[in-house]
Amino acid sequence: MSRPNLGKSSQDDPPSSFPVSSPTFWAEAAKLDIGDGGAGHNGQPSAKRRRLSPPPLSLPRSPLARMEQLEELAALQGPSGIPERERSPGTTLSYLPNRADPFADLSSHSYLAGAEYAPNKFGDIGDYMRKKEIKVQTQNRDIALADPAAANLPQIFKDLSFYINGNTHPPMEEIRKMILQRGGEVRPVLRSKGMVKYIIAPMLTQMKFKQFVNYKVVREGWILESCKEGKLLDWTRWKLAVQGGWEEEGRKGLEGFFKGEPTQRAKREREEEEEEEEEEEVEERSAKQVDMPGSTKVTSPPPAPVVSSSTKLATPSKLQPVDPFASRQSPVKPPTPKKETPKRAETQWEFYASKESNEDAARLLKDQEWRLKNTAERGNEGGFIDGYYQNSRLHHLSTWKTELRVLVATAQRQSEENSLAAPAPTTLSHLSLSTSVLPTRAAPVVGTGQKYIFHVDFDCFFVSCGLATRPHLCGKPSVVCHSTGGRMEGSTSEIASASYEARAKGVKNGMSLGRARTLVGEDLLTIPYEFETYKKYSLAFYTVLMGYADELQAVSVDEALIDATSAVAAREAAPEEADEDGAEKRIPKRPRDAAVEIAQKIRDDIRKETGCEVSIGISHNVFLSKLATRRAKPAGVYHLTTAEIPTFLAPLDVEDFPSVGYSIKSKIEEKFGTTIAGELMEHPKGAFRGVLGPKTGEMVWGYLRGMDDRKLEPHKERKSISAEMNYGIRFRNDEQAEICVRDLAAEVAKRMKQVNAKGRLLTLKIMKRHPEAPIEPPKFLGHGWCETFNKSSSVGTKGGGSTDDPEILGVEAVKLLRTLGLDPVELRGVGIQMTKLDGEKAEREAGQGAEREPPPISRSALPNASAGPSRLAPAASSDGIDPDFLAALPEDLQREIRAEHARARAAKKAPLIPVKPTLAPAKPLPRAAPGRHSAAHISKQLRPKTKTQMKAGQIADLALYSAWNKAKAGELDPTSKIGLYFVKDLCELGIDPTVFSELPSDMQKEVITEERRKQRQRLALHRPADTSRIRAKEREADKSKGLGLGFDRASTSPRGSRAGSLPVTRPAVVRPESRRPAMLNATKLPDVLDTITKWVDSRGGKGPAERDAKKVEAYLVKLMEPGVGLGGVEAAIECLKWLKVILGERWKDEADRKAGKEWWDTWRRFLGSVSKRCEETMGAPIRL
DNA sequence: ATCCTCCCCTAC
DNA sequence: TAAGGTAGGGGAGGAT
Ligand SMILES: Nc1ccn([C@H]2C[C@H](O)[C@@H](COP(=O)(O)OP(=O)(O)OP(=O)(O)O)O2)c(=O)n1
Ligand SMILES: [Mg+2]
Repeated sequence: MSRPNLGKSSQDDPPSSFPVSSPTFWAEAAKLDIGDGGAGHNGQPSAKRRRLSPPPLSLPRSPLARMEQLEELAALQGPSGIPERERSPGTTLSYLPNRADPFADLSSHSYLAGAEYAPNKFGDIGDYMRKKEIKVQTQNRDIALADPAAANLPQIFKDLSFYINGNTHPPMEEIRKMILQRGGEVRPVLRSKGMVKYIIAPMLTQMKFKQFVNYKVVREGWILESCKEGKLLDWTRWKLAVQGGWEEEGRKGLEGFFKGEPTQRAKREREEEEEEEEEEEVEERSAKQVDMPGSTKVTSPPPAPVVSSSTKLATPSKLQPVDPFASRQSPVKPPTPKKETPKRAETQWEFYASKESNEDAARLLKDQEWRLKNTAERGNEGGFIDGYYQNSRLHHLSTWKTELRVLVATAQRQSEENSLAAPAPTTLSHLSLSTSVLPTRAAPVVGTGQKYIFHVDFDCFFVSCGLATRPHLCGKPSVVCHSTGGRMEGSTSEIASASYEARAKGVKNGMSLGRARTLVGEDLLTIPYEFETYKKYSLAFYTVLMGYADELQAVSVDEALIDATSAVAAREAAPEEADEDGAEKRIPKRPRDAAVEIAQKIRDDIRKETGCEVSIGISHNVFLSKLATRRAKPAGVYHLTTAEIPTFLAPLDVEDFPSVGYSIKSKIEEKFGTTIAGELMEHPKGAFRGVLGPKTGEMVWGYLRGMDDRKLEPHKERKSISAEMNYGIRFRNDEQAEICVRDLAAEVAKRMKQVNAKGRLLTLKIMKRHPEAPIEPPKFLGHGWCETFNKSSSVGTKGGGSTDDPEILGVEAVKLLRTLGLDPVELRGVGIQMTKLDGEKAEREAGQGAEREPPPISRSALPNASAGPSRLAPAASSDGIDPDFLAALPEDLQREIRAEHARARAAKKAPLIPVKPTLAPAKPLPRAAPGRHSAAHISKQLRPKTKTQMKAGQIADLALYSAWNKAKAGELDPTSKIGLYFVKDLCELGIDPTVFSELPSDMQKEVITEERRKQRQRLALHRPADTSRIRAKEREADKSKGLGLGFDRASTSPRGSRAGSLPVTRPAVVRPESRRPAMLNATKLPDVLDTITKWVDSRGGKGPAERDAKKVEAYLVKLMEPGVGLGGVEAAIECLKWLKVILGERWKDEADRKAGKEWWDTWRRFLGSVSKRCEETMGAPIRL
């Protein structure tokens, strides 16, 4: 109600006064889009939950598919199938050791990675018994089990009963499958009373030994080899011997396990019943041999296992002083070493035979040269660490997420500031509203009270980005990964993203390329990573979303949640555009769904900006929206309404729920006997809390009912900063390990400095090869099956202060490493995490002021605090960075950039671009008056830099983009060359060298040509050539194009469009109840320009109404306020330029008429006011 | 109860 | 050959 108003503008809103930027503009704009550009695609906005296309493939995860697979399996298994009671009928086939089974698992901290690490990408596996881990591959379980090819397998295990225990390799699930497929039976629980069966286990501890004494305990190798040979081999060759109490290795070995067991058991009488039931059932089976001597002393046929009964962390580095990289035999090596030819059902052999060390890797590792280049043995000396992170997709995903959260927070804050502290921008949009509403982010719903949460997610993001420049690959199965997999037979390169065509054949994100090849064949195409592209598209994506969001939460680089309640409400309030495309036979359509219409509009916008498809799930809370997205994919929208929630959820498996993974699913299954949502409804909340803990229990219970009260979370301060490397870690001695740890500490220190944080607690995380794991894991240079060790210690300055000193961190980390006393040869991963951060206020801001109000404060804290022009001189900042430019950036980035420069200076590198005054601006515009930093100059720094950026839409122009892309160029030596071009020249053309360097050479050439052309164009007094065309363009792009900051009009309109000569003539009726999304302020410029256009057009042949002119003038002047930041100046200039264009078009020869003169007078008045204000606040007049 | 420490788990 | 990172929620169990 009490929205701060601009100046004296009136509250009332006479019809004559142009309703500047009312929410209905959205509707208007939308109408245009649909009728105009939107005609291209078969956009049929209404009809909620209508997908544009039916699911092209049955997703393995869909309940339906699962059911079918189950049925197949049941048929396949025949009589020897799993006993009925083991799971309630129709549920998943998960085979997990029963929690009630005291011997279920013993592994302490083992970190198991499946064979090629693919079988279970180490994330699918989880802890089963409390802190223990039983890693089981479940990802492809259903599919694999349902494999019809298995029908022909020899039934070598017929009538035999097995129990699988511990962390087997391959995973329990794989072994189980092999047994089941060959007629055997696998028991989920070990019966204490005399059932005869074999126990398959990788190792035997003292404790286990006692319990297993009456069974035949055999290594996995027996099963593997028997399967391979197609006959039952003599089990004694794989008889398992006792290994000492390795359980002591972990922090909490068996103790915790055994201690907790009875309790758990007591809790669940029901389970006990089940067990007994099962016992009976099992009894009848083979009742024969029950020998299995007590003293199993490894009879081992194959190479006697080297099984070092490593009670502790033995330090056998001395044990093999010779060639640590010689491929040692695995403890139990199947006699048949060769083989790996994957075929059909046996495809799994590819990773079944994983007890063997990866000979390829082992061979390569013997080569000193090769090791230097491909492992971390020299730390970062050879650039390994840097190169690693540069190429790590997961590293990038993580980094981007953090960065995006900061950016979103900044945008939110600016939006609020604009709305409150600096009322101008919002005034423009709200003044005309008689009942203006404070843009509180709480977004009080006006209309129905219904909240609309949109979950927006790119379809196969990396692939989609890659296809942008490879249209010829569209429609084909393709994946993004490092390897081209050209000749390599079984590449272990991981697939980051698979196209939907590839998914149709079973390929999944995270799968190895080799495996994908077996699924798809030669047709599978690989696309290289393009990290810059992803970032760019992501920014375009976020920028579009901001235009619709009351709230925005960054989920990942390709995914976000928005509260679009206001946008939907506005749409509902302006339904008339339904008649746009008359051709549409939308007569019988259901009542239109404004949410879906908005979603389609968002999809259109994003498609325009990026050429990529996104899918959108809509519902009233986060949980449901995410689920809806799954239904929406690919390339669709799904609105999950309240009425259909029960139906929608009932058939789902809890594992389908976001934030419910393997571990939670397992606990639920164990407790309730099912994981199907519908079947779990009957259980009380308390039961869930009991099994899962209070929070998690409550959460799951709520999810089952579609309840989720989480809010879109704002960015919070970081609580930890870490870096780890669990790839390519192969040391030969302590020194190498220590160097690596030290360098990793430096990496962490660097990351801390980047955000100006310091920490007090350092935690070292080490992964060490599990004693039972092969020396070289199947995954090339991967970490394989490991145990992990954490150790932390306080660091910091004497007084207990926090630190970010690489030396201190390095020394401390190395100290911790030594404390652990691990064999360096066995290390497979290292990580360093800093917590107890202070960073924020304290010392951190010492030299640059507090964080609250970045722009003004940082400015005043700079050397030239006075408001004079000198402050804006290029070299004014000690950093060589224009203070205003800096000030306009998010504070974190300000810090980051400063830190970057400080670091670089310290390193005494070649002059950094930003440091060198002549090169300081990314775009040293020739026409910028030398010696004085005009606003125009500032603008230049924010100009688009490359053609490819333009491709992603003008979004690239946003200050935020520059910010995100930050000082990268600053690290380049201006005299260095990229391809055929000097970095310096690139900068003069406004091309970001970093981006440029990643382009293929032919595209580089193209970019250069284009930019040179544009530069010439700029030099030649720029004047809009074809304004009408441009205007049409602008309108077409509308808010989607959250930019418009570019000077170069021509470049603003990437593609042609019909001459949209007809501007919207009549401002839509203002509806008091509709609101404009609060966040729109962050990307308001296009709307403002649009508004201005409408303003002019709306007057018909008349001159401007003074009331409106005043509003606009005040708005423009307000934009110059320091608090608004650089974007304000930029925006004001754009507005003036735009108005000039409009007037030029409409009132060509000015004094043509009285009205024309009035308009031009008004324009000059605006210019004068703005320029004056600019001079006052920025120290220089503006130039157009 | 509530906090703290040390993990596990989840997601992309 | 390949680049299996990382932040943050929260549970378990001990200290207060
Ligand atoms: N194991 C994974 C999963 C994802 N990603 C990257 C590549 C993906 O393109 C991007 C987004 O992940 P999504 O889960 O959204 O998957 P996609 O976008 O590829 O497919 P879709 O969203 O259509 O299911 O993250 C990755 O590198 N490794
Ligand atoms: Mg996606």
